[in-house]
Amino acid sequence: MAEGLRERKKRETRQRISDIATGLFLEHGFLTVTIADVAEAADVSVNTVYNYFPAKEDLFFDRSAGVVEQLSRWVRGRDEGESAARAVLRELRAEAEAVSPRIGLMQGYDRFMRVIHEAPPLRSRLWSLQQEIHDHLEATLREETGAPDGDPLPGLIAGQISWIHQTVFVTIGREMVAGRNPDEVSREVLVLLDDIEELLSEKVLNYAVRGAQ
Amino acid sequence: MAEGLRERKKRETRQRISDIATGLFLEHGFLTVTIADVAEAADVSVNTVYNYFPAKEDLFFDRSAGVVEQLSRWVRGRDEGESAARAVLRELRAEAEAVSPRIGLMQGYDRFMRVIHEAPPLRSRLWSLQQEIHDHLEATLREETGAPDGDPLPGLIAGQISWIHQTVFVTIGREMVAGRNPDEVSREVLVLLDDIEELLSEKVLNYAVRGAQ
DNA sequence: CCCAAATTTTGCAACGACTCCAAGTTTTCA
DNA sequence: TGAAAACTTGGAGTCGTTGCAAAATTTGGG
Repeated sequence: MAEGLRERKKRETRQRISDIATGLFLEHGFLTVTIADVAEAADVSVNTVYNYFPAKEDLFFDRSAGVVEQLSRWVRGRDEGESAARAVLRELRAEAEAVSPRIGLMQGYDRFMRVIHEAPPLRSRLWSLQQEIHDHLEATLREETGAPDGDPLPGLIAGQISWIHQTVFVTIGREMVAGRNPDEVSREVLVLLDDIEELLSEKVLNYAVRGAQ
Repeated sequence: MAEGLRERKKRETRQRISDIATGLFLEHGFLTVTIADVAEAADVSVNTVYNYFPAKEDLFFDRSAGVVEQLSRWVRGRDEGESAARAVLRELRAEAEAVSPRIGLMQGYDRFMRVIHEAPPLRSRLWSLQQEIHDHLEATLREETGAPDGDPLPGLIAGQISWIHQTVFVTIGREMVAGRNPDEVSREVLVLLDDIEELLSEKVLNYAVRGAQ
């Protein structure tokens, strides 16, 4: 059962369009490649591309599913006695130590970042993504702490934690574009995380401790 | 002598286009008003509009000159013995207490914010502005502290200070859109600034103290 | 006052993202 | 097998934006 022919074809077509588009973008840049180019290369009509992807940017960011909920997941998964911020720091350190491609520590990520850098619509999309991450995290913190409705703290803490996340990603992007290799950047990010932790107040580092209260 | 006929006309034309555009946007929304509408209302050709404004968003944000350097100015103007962050907090408190239109504490600001809220290109522009503010501030902090090139601290502190600024503006925007009046929001912002200050570490609050070292 | 140079305004054509709609084509399922 | 449902396509159109060459306007000098 599971899926019929129609659904499989849809999935395959969508994937093919996305793959081909990403390839073209990485090779020639986001702005120079037109939707018509993508459609032709994928052997579908322009309208079919729009059928699967609401906007050109979605062709590029198709792979970034689940990234919006990432911070919230980390916070929800914090250990007993661990705060929200410390959980995020721990997870980021783990990703950095593992030289994880999930945070961009991989060969070729510089190409990816360069494409984004020179295309304003893609940068916009990233900002929009960060906004979503922040809002999602704020909602999660509200749930986890049961803070009353007018309480500004969940929003402020979400701001601080999003800032950590954002700073790490911007740094990785910058260093990878600068031509450093993943292992170097990994070590650098670990140092950065220490610097960041030292800059945070105890109030931030001890917010939403699991088991407290 | 100053300016001839030509220069005056240019200034006037530019201003007229900007005013008319802003009026139309406030009344009908950014997306529904076309450049052609603006051109017609201002009695010039579409090309003339593009002659003065590189993009449609520039018609809306024309009034926001000097906003990019604002934080840097505040930091450069900090008192003897005062840190960068404390100077910004002080200036923001002063603006809030004065119920200053410069931070949106005025009748009609809700209309303005609503137009931005429902137009993705305008929100993008705001993010782009924030980025500029951050980068400008980071450069200023580097200059003011004489930090060595590889030092990540100016960037991190700039991130924290930009976050303060951003949080205050987002809050004002949200509350004004919610229909609160400027005086109410003013008081609320003063409370918010206290909350924010309590969340910042001593390291942030004591960075770039004038006169120290 | 008049003319040539510099500058601004304008019209026109074109490109690309995106939308809407109606007419095919394919897949499903009874 | 045959009609309904879902997907694809072509075509026309809107809007932001750019490029170019032809007016129209302003300036400065004679």
